[in-house]
Amino acid sequence: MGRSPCCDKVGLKKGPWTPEEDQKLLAYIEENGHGSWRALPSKAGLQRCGKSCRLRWTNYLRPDIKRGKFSLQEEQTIIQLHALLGNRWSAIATHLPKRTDNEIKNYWNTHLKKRLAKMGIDPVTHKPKNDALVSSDGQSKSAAKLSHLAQWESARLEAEARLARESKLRSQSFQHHHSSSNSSQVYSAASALASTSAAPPGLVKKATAPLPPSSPQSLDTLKAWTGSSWPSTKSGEGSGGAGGSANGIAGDLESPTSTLTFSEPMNVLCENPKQMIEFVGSSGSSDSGMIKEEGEQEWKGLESSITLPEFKEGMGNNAVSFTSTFPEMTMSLEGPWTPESLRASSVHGNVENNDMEEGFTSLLLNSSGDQSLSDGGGESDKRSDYYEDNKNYWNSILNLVNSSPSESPMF
DNA sequence: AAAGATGTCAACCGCTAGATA
DNA sequence: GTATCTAGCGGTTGACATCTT
Repeated sequence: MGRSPCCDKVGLKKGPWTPEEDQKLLAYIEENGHGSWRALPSKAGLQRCGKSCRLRWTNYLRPDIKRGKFSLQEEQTIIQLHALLGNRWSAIATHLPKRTDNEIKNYWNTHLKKRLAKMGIDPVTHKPKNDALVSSDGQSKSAAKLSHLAQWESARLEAEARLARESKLRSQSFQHHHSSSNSSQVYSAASALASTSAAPPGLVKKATAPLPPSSPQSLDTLKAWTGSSWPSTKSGEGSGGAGGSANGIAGDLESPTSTLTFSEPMNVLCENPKQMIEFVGSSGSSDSGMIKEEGEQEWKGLESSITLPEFKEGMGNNAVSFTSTFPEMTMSLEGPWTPESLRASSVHGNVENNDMEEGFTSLLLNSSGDQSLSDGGGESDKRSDYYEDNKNYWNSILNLVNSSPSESPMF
């Protein structure tokens, strides 16, 4: 496009910010807001480019930033979300209130990534590096499917996030135009998924027209997706890369972060859609999409039913009714989503939380070194331990995602 | 105590998407 | 339809701090 970088202008300062500069920027924004970043430096009397100012503000000066050591909870969240979302730091950051994407990225690169690598776990795939060794027994396939399910959750998560944003915007414009309206509408996450699939990315920024309350078509789409040949995805695509991925599922029906790879083509695996994931939904009042996994030997006894959140919008308050059912796990949450309530539901709820807490991630977090995969027991024990842990790991991730705050700074 | 190695993290760079003229 | 502007994202760099020898 032939645009010169904004910092190319001579006379603009680079490098570390001085306290004086911070003070100027802070004072200006507190008084005037940031408005246009490009125009800000001259108005604020700073010899910096707008981009530099924006970065300084968002990563350091913003008042709602928490600095300092990451808590165990935060570490766990990062690892789990990274397993789901890859290097999409801004998306991960939306689940860690008061942490910036830059900070999370740095923490991942300097701490967590190394810890995983040290344990022989590939920080990109979150699988042991010798995973190929066990591919013949079918267990890795199970893990991969589990992974894919989680990636589906990633898509849902994004749809959910978009929906929350839309919801907020709608409620704002609603308040604008109908200052006292108590109408409420119920939207299914599945219809959100479909709407985001149909709409160009970023449309939500200016979403003014209300979506239809339900979209049976969306469920057809989902069924079509699961039933027809799955678009194959390049392996490693989920690990980020410059740009592009940030917009996730919008625009088409491609699984945004899927790195699922089998030796068989996906359309073979999908011959019987029921063996994969079946989306059952109704266009009735509940309007919930349901993910069901059947016919999995390794999942014996595991009837997983994730009831996607129903977004009940009304009175400008994002009231959400939410249920999720895992084996030995039921959780429900009614009312506005707040970090506290989510945490409470995640930790206290009706969840048999021990399994979650003792999952793979906890192994990482509690690991004092290299013992987890190298100590004691034979190879097969280690493998079965891994898959047991891995199951918990992904369950834990799903749990986390299901309790993900839609009310994050980003929205 | 000094030198080199390693770790940390703020800031920069380049790219992209969306908006606008 | 094209060019440009703007904001945001993820990868990378480099200065500084800390650790090790």
